[in-house]
Amino acid sequence: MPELPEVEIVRRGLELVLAGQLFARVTQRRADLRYPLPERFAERLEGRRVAGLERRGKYLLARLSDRNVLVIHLGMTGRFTVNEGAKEVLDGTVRDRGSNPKHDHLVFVTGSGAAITYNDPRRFGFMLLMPEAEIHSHYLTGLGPEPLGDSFDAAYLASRARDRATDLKTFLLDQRVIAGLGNIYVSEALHRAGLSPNRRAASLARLNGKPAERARRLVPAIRSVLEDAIAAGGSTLRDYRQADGAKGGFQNLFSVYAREGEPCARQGCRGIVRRGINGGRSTFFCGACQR
DNA sequence: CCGATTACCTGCACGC
DNA sequence: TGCGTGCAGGTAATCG
Repeated sequence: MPELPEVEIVRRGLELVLAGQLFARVTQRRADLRYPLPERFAERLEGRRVAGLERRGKYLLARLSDRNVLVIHLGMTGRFTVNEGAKEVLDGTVRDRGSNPKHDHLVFVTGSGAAITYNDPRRFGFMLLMPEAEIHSHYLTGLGPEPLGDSFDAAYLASRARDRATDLKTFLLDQRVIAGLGNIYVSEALHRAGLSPNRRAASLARLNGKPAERARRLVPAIRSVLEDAIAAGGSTLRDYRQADGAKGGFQNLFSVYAREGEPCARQGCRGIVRRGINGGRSTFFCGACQR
């Protein structure tokens, strides 16, 4: 599911019910997601307060009152839903969130009685619990800059791309280069920038001798796509939901993603959206206006 | 180091 | 109806 915009929407939704709250009760229904859940997971959360919810790339970070951090990654199908009535959730009498209850792996009950359920059919998501100091000093250190932050700019992109032989799309999916882009938003950003997913990443570095000319186009394209997607509540293909169960709206605003065969949305372009493969994953692009 | 491929896991859409 | 195939927002291990 979830790329940066979806994770950000989830963060905002969880913040409303979790910030400042106690983990009163944590129920764990299986031992592992993608990785084994932390040892004594529930007992290390219960009684701790959530000091704040942050996002780094596609990671959610819940800072706890005991200076540990709950690190959460939603994988492809991880989903949090919030219910006000904890008892009904634990009883299993609350349903109808549009997800299969057999994949409800964790339930977090807060001090004020809200229940937050983590559901993840494919279990590509994971959760870690580690001291605050460790996440910044080594766990997340390999991640690239936040695309909506100040340190992400054309000069940075161009310098990272300079010696890369891989194609532009695969390059942008690399979380060490930029944190938070995934398959949808790379396709959309490349379309906005008018750049082909198949050109070599290194070609960002210069154009006609001018440094970073293409990178200069790409940066605002990436930023605007992410901002628009956040404003629309993220993109729902199938699994993704906001914390209140609502679908996102950005899938209705896709220019190329999942629109193979449709006319290019760019004003004045007569191209047809095509599907290609980069790094083994589907890419959607217009061969006419993306060069 | 780099780049390409495969694995991980379940659900769903599709063709037969 | 059922069965096989391929594909799906993710990362990470492995192999050249």
